[in-house]
Amino acid sequence: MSSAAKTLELLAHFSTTWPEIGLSQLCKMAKRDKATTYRHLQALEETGLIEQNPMTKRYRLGPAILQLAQTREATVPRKLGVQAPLFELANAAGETCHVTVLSGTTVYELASCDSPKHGTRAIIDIQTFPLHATASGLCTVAFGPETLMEVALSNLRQFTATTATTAQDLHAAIQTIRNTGFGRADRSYETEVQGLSAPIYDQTGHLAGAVSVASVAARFTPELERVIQNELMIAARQISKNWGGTIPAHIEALWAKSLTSENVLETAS
Amino acid sequence: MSSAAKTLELLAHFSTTWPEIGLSQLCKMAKRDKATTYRHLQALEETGLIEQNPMTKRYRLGPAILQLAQTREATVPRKLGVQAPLFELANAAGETCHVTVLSGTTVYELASCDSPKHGTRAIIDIQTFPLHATASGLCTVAFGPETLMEVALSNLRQFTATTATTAQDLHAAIQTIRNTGFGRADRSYETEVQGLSAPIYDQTGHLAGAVSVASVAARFTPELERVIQNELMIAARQISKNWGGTIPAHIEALWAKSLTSENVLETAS
DNA sequence: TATTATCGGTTCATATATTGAACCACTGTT
DNA sequence: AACAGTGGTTCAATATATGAACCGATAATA
Repeated sequence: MSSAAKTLELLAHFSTTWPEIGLSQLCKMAKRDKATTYRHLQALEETGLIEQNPMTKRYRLGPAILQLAQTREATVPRKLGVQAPLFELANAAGETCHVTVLSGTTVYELASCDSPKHGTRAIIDIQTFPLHATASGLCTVAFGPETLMEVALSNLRQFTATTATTAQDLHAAIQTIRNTGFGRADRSYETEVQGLSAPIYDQTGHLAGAVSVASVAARFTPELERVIQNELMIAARQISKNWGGTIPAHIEALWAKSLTSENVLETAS
Repeated sequence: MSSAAKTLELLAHFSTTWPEIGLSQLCKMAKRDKATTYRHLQALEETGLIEQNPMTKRYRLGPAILQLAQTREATVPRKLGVQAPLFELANAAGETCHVTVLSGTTVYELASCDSPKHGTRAIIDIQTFPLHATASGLCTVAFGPETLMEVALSNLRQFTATTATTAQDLHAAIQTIRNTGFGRADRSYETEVQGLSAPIYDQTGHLAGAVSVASVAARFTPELERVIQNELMIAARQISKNWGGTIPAHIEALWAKSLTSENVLETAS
């Protein structure tokens, strides 16, 4: 691994729950040497990506980040056009919602929105979503570039009892998603969370991300699932439109079929 | 220079005016080898700091930037509490305004605001402000940490006929600022721009940044200068308050004296 | 249609920059 | 006063970065 990559990895340790990190602490987290970590931090500081809190001597993210973010959003306006549909979705579904974007072979969280409906909420405090264990990740693998499957297979870490840990399991899960048009994760990342997800497209015509609902598993019912799927379709269409794309016909067809067959199922049961 | 630092420097080449850069182009800009640059770009891409536009094969800033920015603003809320005073300032002064922050020994732009009053506006399209040539930079050197003077002296690049290019010139400019409490740059960065600036403080009690007005030099008059200085004081006080700090008494004293003596001058002339 | 000039990406011998155990100075605690 | 934490520094050992030359593809030029 290049020293540049090691340096950049340090940035990922800063989060809203861990906003300031001291040198020694960061060494433990990153499992790296102190001298090395110190030099890496200096490189990051020179560029303004981090800065040292003059009071605590601990390190935190720096002001250069904000400029880069401004440029990024001016270049590829993603957050713009996500807020409104996401808010609608959170209210309609009554659950916590996320939008994720695919960059390379990684699924990043772009935005999230809580619903005030219930006291208990699903809180997902991660920055990159595992491809094989989350609804967003699985949805992205199912409808994104072919190579993602290999990447997903190369890291089948087990999070819960229902996490897909074999190639068979994963292929089965993906196949279901390709048949229904909705990403789905049944407590496979956190034991109390049931995820549902729909793909988002941009002007390239390729999958650009996913919009997801993380339900508290205890209150997940077939009726709620239908409501959520309906709202996910609306949100996915709107966000795709705002990103300059449209939902491909074959996905729309899957959704139409999926909802009909569930109607049948529901009626039958 | 460490390879990590070289890698990070590549990020600075992306801006709203240059949002997407190809490999060869970036090599020219950064004056570096193609193979090296390519590897550096790959390291940045692995971390999500940049991504490759699948259509053009060119590189652009990536989605990880947005998360980091969210964390940064949650950690150190700087943009929050700048917008309103900056907007007020731009309207009152009728000129383009900026807020800059000091991080380490570098002055970064945090936010800017145009006034719709005039058709011609000062447009400063840079991300880091030269310490010796801009009102923000000079103001930061004058009231920031002592070490900044050395850094400023080590890079006295000439931008215009009035740029301070000798230690003497710079010391004189800084001395004036320390006497008046206002940063000042008389066409020393761009020939048509006259800069005025006031320091901002945060909860540490040290200088945290500066707020500046970039006037079109042709319409700069002593009367306008007084108006702007007045508005700068208001903005600097408000932003300092929003950042958890206050303007130190000795700065307030300078401002009081400065405005009085200018009154005299104005009356005399 | 052949030629040339780009582009993004890759190779491999060379040589330079990275690494980490041990160390220092300082601060607050026991 | 001994100890356990910090953040920061040193230097020999060595793992890593480097860049000229190369490749295949695309696009403009003659």
